[in-house]
Amino acid sequence: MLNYISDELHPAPVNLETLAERLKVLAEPKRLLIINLLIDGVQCNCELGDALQMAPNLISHHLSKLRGVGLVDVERDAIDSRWIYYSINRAALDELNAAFGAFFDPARIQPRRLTCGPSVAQVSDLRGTA
Amino acid sequence: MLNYISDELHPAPVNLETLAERLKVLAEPKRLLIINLLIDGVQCNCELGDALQMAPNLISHHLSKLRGVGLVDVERDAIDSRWIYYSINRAALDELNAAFGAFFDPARIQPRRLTCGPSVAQVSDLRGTA
DNA sequence: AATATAGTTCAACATAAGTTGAATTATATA
DNA sequence: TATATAATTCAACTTATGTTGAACTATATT
Repeated sequence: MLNYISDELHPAPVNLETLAERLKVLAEPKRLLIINLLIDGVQCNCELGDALQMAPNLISHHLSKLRGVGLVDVERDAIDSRWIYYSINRAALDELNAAFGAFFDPARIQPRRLTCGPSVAQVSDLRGTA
Repeated sequence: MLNYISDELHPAPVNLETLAERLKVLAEPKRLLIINLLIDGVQCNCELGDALQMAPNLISHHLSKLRGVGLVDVERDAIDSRWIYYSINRAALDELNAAFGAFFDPARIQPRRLTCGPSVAQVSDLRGTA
């Protein structure tokens, strides 16, 4: 097994397994569509079903995935607890943006390191390096 | 089929299918590890193999996926074209950050819209709305 | 010209995940 | 108490994808 967390030579600013797990949940068109609706204030499950035109169990499945990474919260209706409202967890969204931005930050890009290959061999020859 | 691109009632700031496709490529621990090395200047394929301890065909497979979304460029060695150098496409990385930030922007979060459910019915009753 | 090397492509496999329909749970209403 | 409703859970299916080993391509070296 590879150690994704701490590559001593090239440490990552975030845990790559955790980031991959979260991105995997987000990497689904219908889940992005659900997120878009939740962000837009469409949080009643009945209206989600209307807007998405998807089977209720499928919506439930995708919402479960989103809840699994903490991005979505659930709340039952105060009058009739059969109804459920979903909402975006603001803190989780902030953290997601922070992690994504930290890892994919363009400022992190370093120039090419030449430690092997023919170019290095040639330079070594010129310098007389072993 | 659902129309992910333009939901007239709740338009998304980016194309959700395109975003999902890109996130899908990123949502893989080993590919994140490869990206991390490329960002850190480790671009010679020989050194990638050493650092990742993965089979060369598997590295090639993952790099192919990353190239597919334009995030990684390829360049052959000037002296010995058998060697290949991979690098992060800065413009693609910028665009990725822009798209991600636009869609997952916390400032987009709207308050709950109540257009259905028991709470709405109660309010309608109090107001005498049909 | 023959051999070695860097890297990719191909085919087969195993696993994971989205989709579907039926069954189940929990709450509210008649 | 029995029925209806909102939502979830379950099981089966299909598809997609990471992994592996072998075959292949292209370039460089002897």
